[in-house]
Amino acid sequence: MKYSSQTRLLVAVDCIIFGFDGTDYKLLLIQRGFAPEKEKWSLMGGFVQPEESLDEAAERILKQLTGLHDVYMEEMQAFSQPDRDPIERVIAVAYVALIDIEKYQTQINDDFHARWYSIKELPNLIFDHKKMVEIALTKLRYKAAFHPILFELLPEKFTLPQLQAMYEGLYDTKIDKRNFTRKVLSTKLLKKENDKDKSSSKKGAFYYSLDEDHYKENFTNIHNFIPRNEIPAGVE
Amino acid sequence: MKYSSQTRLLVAVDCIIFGFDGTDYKLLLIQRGFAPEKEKWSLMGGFVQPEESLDEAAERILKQLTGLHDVYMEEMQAFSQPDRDPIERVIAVAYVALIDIEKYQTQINDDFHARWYSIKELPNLIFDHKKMVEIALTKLRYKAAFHPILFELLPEKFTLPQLQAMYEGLYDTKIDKRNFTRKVLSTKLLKKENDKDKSSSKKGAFYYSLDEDHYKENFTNIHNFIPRNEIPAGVE
DNA sequence: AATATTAATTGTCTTTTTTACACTATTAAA
DNA sequence: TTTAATAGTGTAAAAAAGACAATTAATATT
Repeated sequence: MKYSSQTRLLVAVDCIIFGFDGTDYKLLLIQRGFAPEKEKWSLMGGFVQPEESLDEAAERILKQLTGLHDVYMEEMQAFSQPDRDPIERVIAVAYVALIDIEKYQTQINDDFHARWYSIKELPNLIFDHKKMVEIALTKLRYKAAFHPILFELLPEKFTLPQLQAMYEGLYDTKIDKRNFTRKVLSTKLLKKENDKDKSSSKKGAFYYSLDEDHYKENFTNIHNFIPRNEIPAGVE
Repeated sequence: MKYSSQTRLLVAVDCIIFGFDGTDYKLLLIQRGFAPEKEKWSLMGGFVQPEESLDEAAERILKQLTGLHDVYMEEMQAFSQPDRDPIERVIAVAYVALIDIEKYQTQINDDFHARWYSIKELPNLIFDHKKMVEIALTKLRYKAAFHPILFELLPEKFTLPQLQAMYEGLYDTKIDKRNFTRKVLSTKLLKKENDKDKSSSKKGAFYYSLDEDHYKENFTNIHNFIPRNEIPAGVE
């Protein structure tokens, strides 16, 4: 017994993979090796297979490109304009992933001609991928204002100046150091380490790391990482 | 030229339609007239047609059931476990709609044996529809804490006590009248009308209505409708 | 050895926002 | 006119957020 009278459609997953290099937000793009739009830049995507869920498809695709699993990733939105792919109708479900750029394993992705692009200097992207990225950034700004997700972009140990630069980069604003530090430490999400990062100053900045237990318990709580007047309008 | 080697899948849209009757939150459900699960209760759904987007499919389906269009509705999440429908694999994209229960046009839906159920007394639902509703409620609680979406559940003119009851119902809590009134009026989203609703008290409560211009402009802004300690954890 | 340089670290006061809390006003019904 | 039932309103205390700049630590330079 089947729903025999109904039309079946191609369903794909596209991964919007963000990284942060200490200064800029980056997007991991691939150069398509196949038509249509061969050699144009694109998000990494793939068709959903008969026996896998969308989440599984997204994980498979992220693994293919980056070698990484257990990465922060969530469903963002479906893109379903019938003509969005000129070859044939494909419904794409966009996923957003945040990864520590240093964990990215370049050897695995060589097949895909992948490259990190600064989000300020994106190349032209195929289909509606530009729109996907814009929406992803808007949603990221919104969510990161209240939830500690940006930590996923940093290595295990990071300094407060690095953390602040990451927030300042996303919202393109300057935040007062003292107020920022107070807010962040008041969340109790961070543990101070004993060593310092001396790569960017003579004095050196103490490393911090996530207090994993506290982090998981409080992840869904509402925090307030950026000043009120920088909080972006929501999406939709 | 087609993506000929790929498997195509059925894609459906399911509508989670919320209403509020002054006391309780309601969900509009239909009694399925066809197998599988004939006569069981279900969300209203339908397959995505070849020439329509998911948004269009959701609107079509909502219109079929309720006679309403131009309704607040947004994509929530995809449900894609391969075995979620026992007949055949179907990827469902869940949409959440908020409607003024009084606008619901009963004559149109008679085909579907539709009924409003209090969310406190839901019947068993088919497939994973129960899960969809739970997630929808969690997300609604989260979003409504910061954005003025619940107004979509009320008629054009409503009173402050009605409004407060609606918030108290969603978060299952009591809110101080004075603080609630101050917060709500400080958003500038409301216009005070000159007449009163006397149906629930002798004194009567003044009607208010949305200041449409202000509402649209400020819709995506962050507001704060409920006390801090009632703000729910986010979803995910 | 002293000094210069560079970025990290730290505290206080003011303003704004939120919360806690209880009496008066209005009108229909008895 | 009394009663009953819900609507409407203000203030003070607490908490959170914002504005603001001097000191510290370590290295590099002279």
